[in-house]
Amino acid sequence: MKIRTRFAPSPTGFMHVGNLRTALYEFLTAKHGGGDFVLRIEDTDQERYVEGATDVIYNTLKIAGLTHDEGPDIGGDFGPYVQSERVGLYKPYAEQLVKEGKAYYCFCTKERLEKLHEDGVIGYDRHCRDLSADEIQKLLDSNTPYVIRQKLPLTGETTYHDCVYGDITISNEELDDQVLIKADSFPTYNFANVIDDHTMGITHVVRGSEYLSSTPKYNALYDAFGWDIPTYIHLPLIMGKSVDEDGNEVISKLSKRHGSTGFMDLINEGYLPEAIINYIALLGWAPTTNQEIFSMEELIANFDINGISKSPSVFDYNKLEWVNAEYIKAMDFESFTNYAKPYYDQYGLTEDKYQLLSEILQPRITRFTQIAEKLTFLKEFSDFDLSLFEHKKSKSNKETSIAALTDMIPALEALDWNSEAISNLLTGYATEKEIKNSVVMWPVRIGAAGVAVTPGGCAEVLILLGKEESLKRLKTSLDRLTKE
RNA sequence: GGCCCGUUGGUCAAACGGCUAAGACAUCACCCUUUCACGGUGGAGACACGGGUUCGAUUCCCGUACGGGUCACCA
Repeated sequence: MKIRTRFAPSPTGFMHVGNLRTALYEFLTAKHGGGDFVLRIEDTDQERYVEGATDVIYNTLKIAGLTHDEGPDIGGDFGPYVQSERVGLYKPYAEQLVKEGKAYYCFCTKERLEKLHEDGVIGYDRHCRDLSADEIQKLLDSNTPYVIRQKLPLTGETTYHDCVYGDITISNEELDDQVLIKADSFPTYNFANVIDDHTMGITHVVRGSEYLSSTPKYNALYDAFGWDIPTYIHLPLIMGKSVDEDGNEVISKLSKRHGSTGFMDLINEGYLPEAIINYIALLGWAPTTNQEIFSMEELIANFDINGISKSPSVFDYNKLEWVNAEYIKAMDFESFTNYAKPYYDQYGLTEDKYQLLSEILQPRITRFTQIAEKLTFLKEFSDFDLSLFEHKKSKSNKETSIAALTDMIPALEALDWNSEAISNLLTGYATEKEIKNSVVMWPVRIGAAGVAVTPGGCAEVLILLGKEESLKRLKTSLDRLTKE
């Protein structure tokens, strides 16, 4: 049988990485087996409706590379794929169960249920479970509002199988007579979910482990209708690390207080979609080899339910950062430059410098957004601390710097401005004076950049600044050094 | 609180009764080097605890502790 999985988000306008990972595993489960991945929008809660929220879902899936085979936007044989367009579909199923004696009308008011809870009753007391036909008819005739509840077994126990967690058994006494149809005649989420999954032919239900304890209720519905129970794949949760008021580190379910946990947030911070997907694929799943970098094709080929872990995992920005850097380093010149171009433009850098820029930046950044900070020295040149000229490892101090700058400025001035010429001049000078290269490289780089850390070495810095600006800065620096 | 699930280094994790318990990120040291990166080499660092079962337990069973989830006319 062809595998069919589904991603069924509520349109909240925000795609959490936890949801995205669920979608990814659903996608991979289907694709690994050559199956279909279905998108269904669960928007039965009108109160929570957010404008444009479904577009966020489409965009996220598109950027993430999780292309669905059926969905509201592209159609399919099992539509409609938006729950609000299916509302009329659910109640007949519930009525059918009532007729068969597997469900019943419940006329209890919310007030009565609240009172029950106040009195310490857990769940529903099944007050309406055994009303007589007369009583029911009377209440119906008087238009008393009602919900439809399913009759669940009072004794015994239920066992089901999950591909990740194994066999799970629970006592039937734990099961409440669940509401199927609400007083407003809308289906409850659980009910709609089962009806939709079945009528859409979903074979593998992949979802977060928070559904582990309600799964027996879902199964009770499949059983009541005589439908096949789908294969269950429950996923461990993703956790975040944060610090509480007392300064203690706490680990809890990933949420906004852990920083950027929305897919789009991460994109805006400069993480590549492929890197995010790659990273979260490895959060809760491990391949059989030590491979860490996976393309989507490789994920599809290697994904295996057996590799899914049971225990929750902590979202680690460090590792995401590393994965992102791996993707950046693997880019060819063209694509790297494409991503970097907006930042180059920001600094007024012309195309003739792209080659050099990309070369020196590519191994140095872990996110594209870092380019700006790496290049600030091009725009800013202030009265930096002259102690920067002192550097033991480069055997440099203010005296050696004055000497080097004094000799090098006029020599540079006479130079044809290219990387090779600059390097030759500086190393040649070092050889001639029998000093280490760094004794001349260090002061020239510092004198021109005005900061200790620069992307690239002395020659690169000078090229990026250009001849005029470089010499201007070097003279200023020498001036300040000698005056001191 | 009841029920369910989980527990290998700081983090992600491999191992599905038999080893000196992989690997990756982070961290530290050294090398490379024209600063910083990149790259290379190496170091430190883990089976929550207590009972069983077994010739032998990280692995199986039972408790304890800790963590998480769930108990709606919400999704």
